[in-house]
Amino acid sequence: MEKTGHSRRARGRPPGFDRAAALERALALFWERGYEGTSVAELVEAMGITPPSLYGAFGSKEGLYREALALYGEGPGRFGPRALAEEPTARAAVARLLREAAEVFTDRSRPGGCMISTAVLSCAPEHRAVAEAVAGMRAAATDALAERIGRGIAAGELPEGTDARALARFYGAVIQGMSVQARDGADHDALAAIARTALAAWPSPPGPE
Amino acid sequence: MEKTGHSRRARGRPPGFDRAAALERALALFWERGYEGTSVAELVEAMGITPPSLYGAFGSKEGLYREALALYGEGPGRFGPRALAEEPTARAAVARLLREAAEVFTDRSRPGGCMISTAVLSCAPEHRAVAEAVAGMRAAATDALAERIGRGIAAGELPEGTDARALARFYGAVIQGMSVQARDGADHDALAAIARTALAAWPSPPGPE
DNA sequence: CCATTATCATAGCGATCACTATGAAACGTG
DNA sequence: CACGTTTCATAGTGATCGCTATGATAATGG
Repeated sequence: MEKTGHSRRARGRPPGFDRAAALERALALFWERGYEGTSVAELVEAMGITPPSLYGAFGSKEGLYREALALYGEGPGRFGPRALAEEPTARAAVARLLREAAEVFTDRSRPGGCMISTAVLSCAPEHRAVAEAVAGMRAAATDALAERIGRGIAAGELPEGTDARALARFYGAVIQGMSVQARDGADHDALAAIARTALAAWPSPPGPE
Repeated sequence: MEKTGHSRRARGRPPGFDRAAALERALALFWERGYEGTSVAELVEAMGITPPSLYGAFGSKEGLYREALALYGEGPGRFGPRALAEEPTARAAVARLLREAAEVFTDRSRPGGCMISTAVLSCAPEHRAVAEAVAGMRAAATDALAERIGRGIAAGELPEGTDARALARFYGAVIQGMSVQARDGADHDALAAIARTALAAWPSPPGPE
């Protein structure tokens, strides 16, 4: 038996920068300029580190981008899963999803729009893997939305024949369009109005007939 | 008086390539890969010309991209203005706009989605002028849609208080979202279903009350 | 103290970026 | 034919791309 003794400090020279803080800087830059529009030189400048530190900590530009995407999902993008999980009905969940998207997408303390909804929609062939990773996150978001709507249908909140996946694609499209317009400079009220109009397309509840 | 005589042929050596055809090849490549994702080397390869010919005919990569955007507007993107101009009512115009967008965005003979709706949403700072040019085309499209809806309101097709610009932004967002999903591989039926759902949000006509 | 380990800064790798200088080739004109 | 004009192909410009080799520096373990 040996004492595994997690030493209080690691062995060699300790890191000279805050990894989490550096990743947040990278997230902001990627969010603003996109994957292809952000260079490693700009990243290291914004993160306050040197290239060897970046590659030591994140492996590659692509690895850093993927970690930034994950951090987005746990931070600014968290409102989505929360809305789907915490509201009592599918309609309330979608209403909150749209309402909060209008807020997050126009938060002045951050880049405009959504980092996932409208990222890497076209790119050089050598970046296809990155594009597919982001597209996969969009698909996962639509799946989660369809699942929530499906539960609403099962609960009798919506007409029986309602197509959960189709409705999820519609509201996904609205959110993606809101992200486009936020990137084009639309303000909160413009996006909130889009959200309200989209809700008018919500299927009528089954009549008591 | 001198004969201005437009000579049948230009003076020097005649061009060895079809400018219009080369531009179409460039359009397809830009559409598929985006502005930053397309290199001049790939462009000259696809266009079947050499770099000096490209720069002689189009000035720069940016100039070529701007001409490609214009060609898109006169070709695949022509369905938008046509729908707004040719339909008798605002609702019919929007319905056709959405229906044809679903077709064009999933035309298998072309890249997916819209070249304007979802292009250059983020980029390096040195390409800001290009991004603004595309954003300007999105704004112009929304303006045209708002104008058509406004005429519908004036014609009594919609409730008096209807906000034409807000409604235009909503349907613009739907089209942008359809473009995102087309780029992600959505098929025609999926987009057509989004279009149909969006039409359900069309304001009810003013009752005779 | 020395040895080990890990991170740091400097400098620069080959490849590609958008773009162009140079001169030969292909046309109308004299 | 030679001339002026324009386009062509070759080759390469400096700059930047993502990434890394090298060696100094700073910590722990003995």
